[in-house]
Amino acid sequence: MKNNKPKYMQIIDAAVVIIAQNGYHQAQVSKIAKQAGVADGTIYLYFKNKEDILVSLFQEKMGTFIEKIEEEIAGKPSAAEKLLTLIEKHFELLAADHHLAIVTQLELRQSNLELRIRINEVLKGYLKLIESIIHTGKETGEFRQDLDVRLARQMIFGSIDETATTWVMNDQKYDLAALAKSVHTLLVKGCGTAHL
Amino acid sequence: MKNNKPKYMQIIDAAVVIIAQNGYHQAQVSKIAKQAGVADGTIYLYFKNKEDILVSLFQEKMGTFIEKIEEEIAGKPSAAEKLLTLIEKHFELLAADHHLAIVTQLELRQSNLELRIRINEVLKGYLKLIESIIHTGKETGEFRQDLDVRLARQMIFGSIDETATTWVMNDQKYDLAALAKSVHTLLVKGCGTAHL
Amino acid sequence: MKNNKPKYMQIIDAAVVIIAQNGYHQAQVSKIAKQAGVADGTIYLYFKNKEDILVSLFQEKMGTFIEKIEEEIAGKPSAAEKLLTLIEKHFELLAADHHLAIVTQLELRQSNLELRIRINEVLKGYLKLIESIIHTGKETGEFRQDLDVRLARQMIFGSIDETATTWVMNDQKYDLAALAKSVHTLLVKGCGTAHL
Amino acid sequence: MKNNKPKYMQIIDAAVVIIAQNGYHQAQVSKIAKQAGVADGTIYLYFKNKEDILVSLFQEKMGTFIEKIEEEIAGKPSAAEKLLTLIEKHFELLAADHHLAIVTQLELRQSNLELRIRINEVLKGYLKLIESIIHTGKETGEFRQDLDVRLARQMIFGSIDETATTWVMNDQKYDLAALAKSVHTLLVKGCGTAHL
DNA sequence: GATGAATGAGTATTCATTCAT
DNA sequence: AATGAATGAATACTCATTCAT
Repeated sequence: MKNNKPKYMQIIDAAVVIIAQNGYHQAQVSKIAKQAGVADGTIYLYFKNKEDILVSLFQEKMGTFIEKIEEEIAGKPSAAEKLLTLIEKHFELLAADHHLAIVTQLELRQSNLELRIRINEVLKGYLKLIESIIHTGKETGEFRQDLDVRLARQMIFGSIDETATTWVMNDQKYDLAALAKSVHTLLVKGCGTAHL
Repeated sequence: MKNNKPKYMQIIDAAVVIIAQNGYHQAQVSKIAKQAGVADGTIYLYFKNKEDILVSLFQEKMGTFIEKIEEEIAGKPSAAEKLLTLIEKHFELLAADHHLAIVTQLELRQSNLELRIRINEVLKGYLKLIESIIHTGKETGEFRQDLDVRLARQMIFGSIDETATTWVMNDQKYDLAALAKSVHTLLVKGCGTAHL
Repeated sequence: MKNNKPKYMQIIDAAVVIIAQNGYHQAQVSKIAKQAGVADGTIYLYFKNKEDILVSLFQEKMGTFIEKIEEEIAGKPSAAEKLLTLIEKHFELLAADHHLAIVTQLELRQSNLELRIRINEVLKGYLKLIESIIHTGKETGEFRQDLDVRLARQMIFGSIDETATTWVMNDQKYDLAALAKSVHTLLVKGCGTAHL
Repeated sequence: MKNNKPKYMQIIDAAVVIIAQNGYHQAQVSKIAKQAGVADGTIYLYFKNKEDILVSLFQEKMGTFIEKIEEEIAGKPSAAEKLLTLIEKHFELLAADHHLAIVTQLELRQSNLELRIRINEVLKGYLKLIESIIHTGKETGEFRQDLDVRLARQMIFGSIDETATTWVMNDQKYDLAALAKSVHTLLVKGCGTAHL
């Protein structure tokens, strides 16, 4: 009967499920508490308020996300391979947790501006990772020397994110991970033919 | 289809101002009515409910948006030039209306899922436009024959959108339109060097 | 069916009844609204918040209270008669409204310090009235020349208030107004015999 | 009757400090426990519930209060001197403990009616003491024979209490004890001149 | 005796929408 | 057409008290 899982993660995992199932605006604290198997008041022993649950959720999940991708990337010799790995892992991790995919791609974006700014703080770690790959590519000569790093980063993140969001909005019907290679090719080569 | 009663656009324009100034969640119907110079109840003579104001807002503004871009594109001979024009116009139109930029890039995304799905319906016209350019490019040989049209469209839209959102979140400090050429080059050539 | 009584006073009167019947801490806004025959939200068209109902209640009732007493006192020639009239009216007005007596003598004193400070602001008008009678008495020679006005005021108000509170705590069992003369004699002559 | 366990008084003294510093409604059990240096649960080994802390606080402090005043009064030959001593001691004891003064004159009065009724039970001992002085005065001929004992008691207690409360609400800025003689004179002689 | 993590009941306030005028 | 007063559903958070250790 005893659940040794620390209540902190228990509540965060419950929040993911409840938000994915009910939507952001129908995810009441009492529902999350019930799903976590604790009393409403217990939530407030671990989180300052409701917003704190959501920011913590994003920090914990995104933190794990970035860590895993960093580990995988470290071993790859070229920027192209690093980028491919990043896209593959990103898609694989989303596909592996359908609830989390809904929460991060759709529901959490309904939060108010203040919360989204705090979420963006967490995202910065991921954007830095993308930028480091771009730098590597410019150093190895794989990428163009005149590449604007910020713009390239926006293209890479925007493309990955749009692809993932479209996939979630289509009810995760198709195999997201299978798209990684094509997205990678697009990002490296662009739409044009090589000789242009 | 467009409602020609003057109060209709009066209310939509008021909504843009109020949402940009107060944020999505602080944009009460009564505030919009006051800004539009009408009584609260009058709103409901022109719109079914609050959501209808927002969807109509997006339809009206995005409709104009697409029309203008379509006109400009029509005259361009190549897919590359069409794409460049689309990016340029997109950035120019956003830069020309600071309020609208805030509303479409930040505030309207906080709306609930149902509303966002209806907004996406409106967006489809724009996405079709992008896809038609991609088709053109494949036909003229400018773009790769094995290009996945949907993925290419997601890359193009995702990159443009991410670039615009980053610009708004940075308080529209720099010249967005000036980035059009670089974004275009990135989308056509990708990050890699030509010979790869 | 139409009730022409302005809702503002309707709500204040409802608050007096509900607080007297249920006690300060059991006087929920929804109960007051129901008693007043309006919707919960209507309360907030007339009052900023719950505290505002209570302060307004005290202002309205105490304002009437002070006005009535001032009118009666104005015609009295001597300080002694003015004081007697003040005590009589004070006791009569409390005895005339059992609900109000409970609310002002018992329930409103449970409010938090901030509210009580605002209530004290209203009370100041009454205390000024008492002080003006004391000044009159010193001028006419009825009262001792070395009388400390503030202390005398504290004795007069303290005695009246303590007498009223004791009466309410004894469930208003006896005739409060009948005590006015004795209280007046006590305040003018003190406990001691005249020759001391 | 007094609980001799050291933690009992430790908790009561902590309650006085916490209530004086934070106000009645911000004096949570957990704050009192922390100030007393015990765990929250330990409170409930010494007190039945929170109300019991407050009633016990009043009993302990008021008990000491009454005892000290009784001792001092016993030696005085006349009712006038007894009354003067009572007022002096009352004011001196309040002035000696600023925290206690705030708690008894302001904060404890915000408690709910039930608690205040229990506090009044404790107060009865003090009121009896005042009545015994009045009886003495009537017997010795110092006080008027037609004095209504209850009314005289209400005047005496009301005046002392109002004077003390006003002093606390003025942040204990002036010397309360210095007012004892004047208050005493007022109570014995009243406001009027001797020959009236 | 002592601890402190866990409990769960209870309520003021906002705002989209209506409808009598 | 236009008004705007009235409606009423819906929800995060606190804190006194308990009880397993």
